[in-house]
Amino acid sequence: MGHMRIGELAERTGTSRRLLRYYEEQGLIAAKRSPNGYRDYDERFVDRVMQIRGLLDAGLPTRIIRQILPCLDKPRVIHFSDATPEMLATLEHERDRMTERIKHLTRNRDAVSEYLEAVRNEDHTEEAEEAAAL
DNA sequence: TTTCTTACA
DNA sequence: TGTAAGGA
Repeated sequence: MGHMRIGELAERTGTSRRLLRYYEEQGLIAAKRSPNGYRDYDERFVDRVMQIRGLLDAGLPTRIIRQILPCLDKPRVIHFSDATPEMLATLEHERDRMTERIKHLTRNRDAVSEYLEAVRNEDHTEEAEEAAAL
């Protein structure tokens, strides 16, 4: 128990089988193989895939994700060895881009909230409806 | 039935 | 990314 094939991982992560195979092709995940050739994933992959989706959703290119994935792994044993100045610069840039997106998201969320607020406060009395109809 | 790879839309 | 083909 504790292992699953691509179909179950797909369901549990809300990702298509096609995409899971693509992530593997891009070096984002490395699944073991069963004797029959089927991919064999353990529980850890559920979280791993969700993490990848989050990074992708944040706009990070797979190339960058591949680099920092080992740092996101469970035992916080970061491989400082491969932390090149180039990579650090790239990550700082990505972090700043995320900060910008957060600002925009916050602004838009507030705009939606205001709209919702306006709708809630609408006057639904008969007099108001008649006035609006005119 | 499910998965696999390769390839095309 | 989805889908089809052709196998296992």
